[in-house]
Amino acid sequence: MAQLQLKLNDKLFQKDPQSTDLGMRIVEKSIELIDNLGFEAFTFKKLSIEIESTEASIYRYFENKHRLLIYLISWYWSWTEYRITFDTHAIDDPSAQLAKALEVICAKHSYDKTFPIVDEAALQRILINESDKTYLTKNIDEINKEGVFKGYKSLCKLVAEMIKKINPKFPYPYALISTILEASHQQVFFAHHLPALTEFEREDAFEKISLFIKDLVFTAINSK
Amino acid sequence: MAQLQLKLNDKLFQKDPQSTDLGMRIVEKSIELIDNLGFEAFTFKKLSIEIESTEASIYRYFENKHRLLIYLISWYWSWTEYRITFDTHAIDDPSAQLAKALEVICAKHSYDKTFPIVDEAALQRILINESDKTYLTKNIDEINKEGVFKGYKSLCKLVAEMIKKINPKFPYPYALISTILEASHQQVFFAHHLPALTEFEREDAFEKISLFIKDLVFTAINSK
DNA sequence: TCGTTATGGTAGTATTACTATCGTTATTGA
DNA sequence: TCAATAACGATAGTAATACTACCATAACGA
Repeated sequence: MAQLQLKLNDKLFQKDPQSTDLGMRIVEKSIELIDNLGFEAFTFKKLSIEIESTEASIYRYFENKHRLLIYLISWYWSWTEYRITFDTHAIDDPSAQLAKALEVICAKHSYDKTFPIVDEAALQRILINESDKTYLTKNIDEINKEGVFKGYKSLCKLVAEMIKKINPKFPYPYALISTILEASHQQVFFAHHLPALTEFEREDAFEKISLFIKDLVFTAINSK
Repeated sequence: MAQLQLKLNDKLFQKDPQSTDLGMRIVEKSIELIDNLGFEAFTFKKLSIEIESTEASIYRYFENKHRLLIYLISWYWSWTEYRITFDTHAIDDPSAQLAKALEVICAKHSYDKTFPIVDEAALQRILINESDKTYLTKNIDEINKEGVFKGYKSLCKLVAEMIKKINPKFPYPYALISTILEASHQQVFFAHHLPALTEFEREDAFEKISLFIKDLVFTAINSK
């Protein structure tokens, strides 16, 4: 069976964690730990104990824990883009293509052995709880210049271009897609923790949110 | 001239900062400091120097800096709800009422001496950069039980009920409003820091986002 | 065999987020 | 007027965090 690897931007790490055994343990266990502890309580010290190594060794891969979070979220978005490309390439109708893309974005994931070191279900929980912390930071402009958000931008572009194909006159394809990319996980969070802010319920949140978002996108782009 | 005060939930503080001189200095200067430093670099130590007091004294008002942030953001949402109520009470047509509410939510603010200790422009920047950190925290369920998010929920309800009046058949008024409440500041952030994710530009972001959001909401609720 | 890469081990530092205790001053109400 | 109490300041101390620095060693390929 072919081994797949998502190629990520060099700037996301000091040394590519996909290149060594220790690097892969760092990625694997950091997903588990951040999922369990939350990003704030997660530390390189705790991770070093988990992987039976040292803080110093982890710093050889990631400048700090914030960069590690960016790495994980970037991986998630790249993976999403890969699945959209894969799942839509045989579809000819642009509207059906967009519908499929939105479904991929909103779908609930489970562990998939295609990428053995990544527990996709845990990573999706991290996305829901922590992803906004990647960019809500004082040094955003500095790190953005390094290109660490390329994965997110690229995904946004892919879907926005689908909209342009369906209706070139719609004036805000990028704003609409970035809005719904955020909403797709925010609404899951609200369903779990702030139910007064949403109609969706824990049990069927993912499927219902998918309907809500497809509805929102298609009525918006077909109204102009 | 009448002195106005927004009454906020007791659980937001240890001692009401609006009840003493020191409390008001804490609020006033914390807005300035968080705006300048960002929430991560902001500390009670730095604030205590700014207000010429001590860390211990600040802890008598707020359990920790996260609670202080929640207090400030709650103030913002309560203030928004107050302005919506004020600006829409003379409007009869439900659609015009909703349009006005959305405009209030999306408007850019400047310092308004109605509330002398609050610099609304600075507070809006804090909203844009830091507000999601109020709820993206591991102890969300615990603090939510205390009712610290009542202000946000109340605002969401106010606007969602307007939608119900216009179209009782629309199935997701709360989800739609929580989505656009988030989008209204997220898109400003993107315009400033991640322009690849949006069509809006720094200069006219607020007005254009207002149009985008009104458009999105009205086409959505009129489509069912 | 030599040099490089990968890792481990240890130590140390400034800062943070508190907690605790005590003393002083101002206010209040009996 | 006296006594209690609230409000605040001052100081000290602690465990944890987010690093940085430096040296040792094992493996491996040319």
